[in-house]
Amino acid sequence: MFPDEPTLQSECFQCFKSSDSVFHYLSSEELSDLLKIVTPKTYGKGETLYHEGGKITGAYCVFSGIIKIYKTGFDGKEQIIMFAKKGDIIGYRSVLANELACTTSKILEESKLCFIPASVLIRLIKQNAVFSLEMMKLACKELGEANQYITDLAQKSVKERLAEILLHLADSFGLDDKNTLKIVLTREELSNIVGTATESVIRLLSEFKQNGLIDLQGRKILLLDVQGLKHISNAFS
Amino acid sequence: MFPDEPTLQSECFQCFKSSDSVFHYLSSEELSDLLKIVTPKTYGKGETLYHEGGKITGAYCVFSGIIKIYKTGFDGKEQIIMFAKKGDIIGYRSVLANELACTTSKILEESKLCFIPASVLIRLIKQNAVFSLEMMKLACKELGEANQYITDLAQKSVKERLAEILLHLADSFGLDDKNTLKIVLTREELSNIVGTATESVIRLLSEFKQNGLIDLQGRKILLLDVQGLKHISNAFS
DNA sequence: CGTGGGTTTGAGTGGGCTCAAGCCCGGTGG
DNA sequence: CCACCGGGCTTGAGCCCACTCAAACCCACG
Repeated sequence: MFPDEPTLQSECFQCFKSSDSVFHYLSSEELSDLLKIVTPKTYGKGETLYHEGGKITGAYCVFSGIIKIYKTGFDGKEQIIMFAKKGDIIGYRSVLANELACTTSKILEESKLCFIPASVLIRLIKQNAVFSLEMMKLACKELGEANQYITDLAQKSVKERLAEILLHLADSFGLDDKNTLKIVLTREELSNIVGTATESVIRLLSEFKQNGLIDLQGRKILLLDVQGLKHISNAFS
Repeated sequence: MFPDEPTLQSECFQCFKSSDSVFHYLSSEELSDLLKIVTPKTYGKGETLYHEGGKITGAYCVFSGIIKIYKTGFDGKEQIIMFAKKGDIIGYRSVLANELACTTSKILEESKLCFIPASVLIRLIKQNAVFSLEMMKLACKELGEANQYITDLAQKSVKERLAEILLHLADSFGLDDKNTLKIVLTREELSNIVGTATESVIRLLSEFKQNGLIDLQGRKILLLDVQGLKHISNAFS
């Protein structure tokens, strides 16, 4: 009758139990309660989960795919705040701060997500101190990263920041066997992370290529000289 | 024998009970336990509470004064992340993320602070769900502000940011009866918030003065035209 | 008075932005 | 099958905001 239901359930279980999810700190009882509530749903590229300034009714747990989280500036330009991937939980900030969404989140690569209603998330935090501390750790780590990026934006040149972002993307999403960044972005998206104009990204990428630091194949970026990039990212011009 | 001890205790009580402190969410039992542990201490201008990269053994609750929280960039330039004042709690980020301090905190105006050991803070979070949620709210709000500032740094001009910062400082620290900013900063400190060179701040401040937006009396800044500043801060150069 | 930290002002430079044109490439319709 | 179209990418030219460097000033303090 429901041949795929068991599969879905086990998929969720996999997701929550995975060691890179905060939810693996839940008790097995809490976990099975949670499994009764949530259903994974697949979202296609370009779909929007929630809009900046909108009310937010819960958080999303990412089982697969990539989601782009960004703010829209005064002139309409996107500023990408982060990308979410497997194991991440998004939207929790607005739920816990009890504020409107401060970002928009859009699917970059087809994603499988579980929606977790705000009330459920808050109940879990209230009743499970370990889980609560882990959620707090998550928020605090994100805050530390944000502070770092504020400093970088204020003090580093565009070139330094671009090199840094490439390394950061390699860290988060990994490289394939040919050292190609697994996340694929348009030049404009790159510029919206770095906080610069699209043309500047293009010029700097080809400069990096000239200098043998990277190679470019369409949107694919190969990191050839990680040390060199590191050197550029920390330092002078 | 100890004529000032009761005073200190009641001072702490005042501090924790104050509605702008997270600690007023504690039960009276928890509160009295906490009062037994902590002692307020006065720090003079220029003293450092903790250093970026150092181990952090607890958080500080601010009873009075102003503390400057900053990161040090690659070339030694400060980037001011925030100022803490009465009711704020600082250092909790590193405690809860279980990381080394990501900022340095230095006293800007003589301050009275209570040190709260990490273990105590974590115990309170574990045992009091309401307090825990409030701490989480704090972190999440800070995160939202950080995201906003990332966007501003990436997209706004120095002039827009300076106007914004002046308004923000007025919001946080208030104005006296003559519309003078209650927080007093050097030009260099202002530049280390805005993320620019000291000379740029100086030039823009005198431009603002020319245009009747502000007045300057040494380090004192009078806000004459808040609407005008708002207009500048959101928009085009 | 001299010394030093902070402030101010000027001059010059360049990083990075804007504007504009052309290219590439995949998709769509005649 | 080709022509056309549109979105993204690339490159060039020019300009301006904001940085750097340097000199002078102010003033509190010893």
